[in-house]
Amino acid sequence: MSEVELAGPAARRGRPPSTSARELEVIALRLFAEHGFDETTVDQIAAEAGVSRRTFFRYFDAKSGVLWSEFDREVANIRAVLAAMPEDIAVMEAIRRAVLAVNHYGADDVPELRARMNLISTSSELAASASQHYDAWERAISEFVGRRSRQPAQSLYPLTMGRVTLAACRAAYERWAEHADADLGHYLDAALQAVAAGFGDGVLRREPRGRRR
Amino acid sequence: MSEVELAGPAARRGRPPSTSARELEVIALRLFAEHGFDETTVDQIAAEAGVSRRTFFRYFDAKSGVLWSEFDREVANIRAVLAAMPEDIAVMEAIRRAVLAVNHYGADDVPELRARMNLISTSSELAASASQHYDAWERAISEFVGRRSRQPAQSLYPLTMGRVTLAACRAAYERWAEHADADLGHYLDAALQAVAAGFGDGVLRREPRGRRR
DNA sequence: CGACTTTCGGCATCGTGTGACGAATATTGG
DNA sequence: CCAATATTCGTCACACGATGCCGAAAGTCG
Repeated sequence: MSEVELAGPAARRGRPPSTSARELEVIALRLFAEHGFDETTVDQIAAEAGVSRRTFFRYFDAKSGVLWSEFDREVANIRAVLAAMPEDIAVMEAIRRAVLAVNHYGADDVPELRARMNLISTSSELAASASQHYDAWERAISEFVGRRSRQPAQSLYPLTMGRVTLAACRAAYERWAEHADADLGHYLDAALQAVAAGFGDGVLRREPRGRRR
Repeated sequence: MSEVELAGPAARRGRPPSTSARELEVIALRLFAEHGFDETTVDQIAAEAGVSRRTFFRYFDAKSGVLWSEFDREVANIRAVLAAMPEDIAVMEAIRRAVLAVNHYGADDVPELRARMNLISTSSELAASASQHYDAWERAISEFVGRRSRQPAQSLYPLTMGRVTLAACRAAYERWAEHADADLGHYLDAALQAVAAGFGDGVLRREPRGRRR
């Protein structure tokens, strides 16, 4: 899961890797941006990295997997933040804080993140692969809610909260990705506040106004 | 979209179809239940129906599409119900009523519906294909909310409400599919009420109690 | 009958994803 | 220096989904 590359040479045995997941990720993202996701074949990505197609599938389980590695790390972070959340904070508020805490990207990461998000809506195969990774996100929330409310995570309300909070965050992500008129955290906060307010009429009036980022 | 089969013979010209979407649907559902989704090939389905694989793909655009035709019809119904909803009913309440109105299945349809739902969670490819059909559901809600709140359907709140209400309904469906201890409408109502209440602590206490159906 | 219309089958093709097996390239120990 | 071992890589083979093309099948209409 972590697989951190330490500074030391470490001198592992065996043939050294001729590429890395990160390199494949960068190459793939560039090719997807240039020619589109469906029009880019795995062979092309592998060729640019100087490896065979078979090697690509040793680094990622699917062509689409190349876009989700960072998302998966983010889910692990949310789990950790939720686990360390004080007990006296209400469930919905705890989720809101955890999501906002995790989504603090540096300015350098923003273009790549936006490129990823924009791609998802372009290809149906990509939108399809998303659900697999979203499941982990939802389960992180469901299990937290289950712990707090002392019921199984598969019960209706924990399950619903997991699904619903992810849905709200996805809406915020999408809205942010297609026009960058405000900070991502701003949209996430607005969407989650709307959920917490039960979509009352006071919330629905208008788009949240964002100071430019 | 509709393609209603009228009672009259109508005597259309050309070669008569040697099968129907419904027949393929029934055969596929049976094979999926017997051997699993991934283990069943399109060739097997086509062979049982006495047609070629090529013909199957003329009736459905994908192997998974065979499971979603009824869902797609349901989306059309929700659209119609929402369009006919009186203006003086609040947005969230209107959505709740529309969802409950559409989900009145006859007792005969229940086993097939449950079989479909259970299949979705078994195959990752199926869960993947779902997002494509869910999009139409979400858009039906988003556009309704957009009309009511006089803003584009792509704005944050209409988008969020579409995603969130679908998420709640999916949780209810899933909960219902895996143990049939209550009416489906009962779960849908409970999940949507929880959303409308903003997941307040009063809602979260316990599972909704269902009279046996 | 012949013209027309619609569905179907077979074929060929492309791309994803997976398994098997040996070759390549490194470290470790004799 | 050489063998043993470990790890990654490449090639081949294969199954399956999905799509385009074209001609054959099987009806109706005039």
